[in-house]
Amino acid sequence: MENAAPQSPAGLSTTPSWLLNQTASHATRLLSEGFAAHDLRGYHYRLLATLAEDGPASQADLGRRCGIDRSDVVAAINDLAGRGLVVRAPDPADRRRNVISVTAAGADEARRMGATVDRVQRDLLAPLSSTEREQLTRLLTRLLRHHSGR
Amino acid sequence: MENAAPQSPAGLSTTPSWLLNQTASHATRLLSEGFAAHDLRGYHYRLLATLAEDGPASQADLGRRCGIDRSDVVAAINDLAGRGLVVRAPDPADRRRNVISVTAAGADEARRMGATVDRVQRDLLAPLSSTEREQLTRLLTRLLRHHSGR
DNA sequence: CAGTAATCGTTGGTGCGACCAACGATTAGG
DNA sequence: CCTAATCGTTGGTCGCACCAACGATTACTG
Repeated sequence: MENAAPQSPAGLSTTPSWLLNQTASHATRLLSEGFAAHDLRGYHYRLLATLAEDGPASQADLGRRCGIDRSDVVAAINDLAGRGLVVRAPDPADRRRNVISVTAAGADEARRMGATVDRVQRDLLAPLSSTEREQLTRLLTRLLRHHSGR
Repeated sequence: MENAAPQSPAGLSTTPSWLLNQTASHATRLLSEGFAAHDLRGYHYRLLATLAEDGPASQADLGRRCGIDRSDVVAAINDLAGRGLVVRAPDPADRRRNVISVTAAGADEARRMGATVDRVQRDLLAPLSSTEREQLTRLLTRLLRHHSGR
């Protein structure tokens, strides 16, 4: 009785979560292709960009800000450090922590990847006007705010 | 020179692809939790819902309509058939194909999962007005249309 | 101040979704 | 007719998200 109409229009293809996942899937694919040229992946970019922007941070902080699990941060930072894009140093003020900082090469790479990301955004949002892009960004931001720690 | 402004406002958190992926991630998590109660996953629902809605189809067709790889369709249909939710029968008109049909139990499960999905949509879009929900759906639909086979 | 709780980095593992290559069987098209 | 395309299937790979547990360290609290 009470659930006759909900999905009546035309199932699946109009379900918001479906649309969200599919478009995100396309976005991820485009991003991956872009990142492949740098031989890095999404996690690396998130960390590098956050570091380049907000300055040095501990791994746990990075994880929280990037939405990456602590354990995954370890591996990604290992990769970045192995390439000389970041430096991992023990925090003298708290010996539990490591302080991660970008190197000059890391900042360069962050800038280059940023350009790649910008290009992908343009491809992704190609069919939308700039007003619509802002609308989309606004709506998604509100959803995100609501669904995690404000 | 030309790439000074693009990501200047506040990196990452305003990048559409980031917003898209994060919200989709939340949606996926909510959906997974919902599906867990049915002991099924996303692939199963997509296939079941499509079958229940559009009627019997070949595995390849299902894959195309659901955005699932042929090889993954095999495994998912195995699961569904093993539970008696669908039936896999050779197509007499084309011996390469299998015709997949929902059983009565499958239709029931599809309906129940549909209710779960509807509930998740409400949770997901809770902070948006119905006008905004339509906006979001419209924008995502256009992006999706543009980015795959029209 | 002592003892418990919390945090940090790390290791190792899980699950899901997306994708790719190759195969034999079958069908369609030139 | 024969080559190309399609289908189902097997058996992988990869990226992202997540969880449990550990020793080491720090913070909290009684």
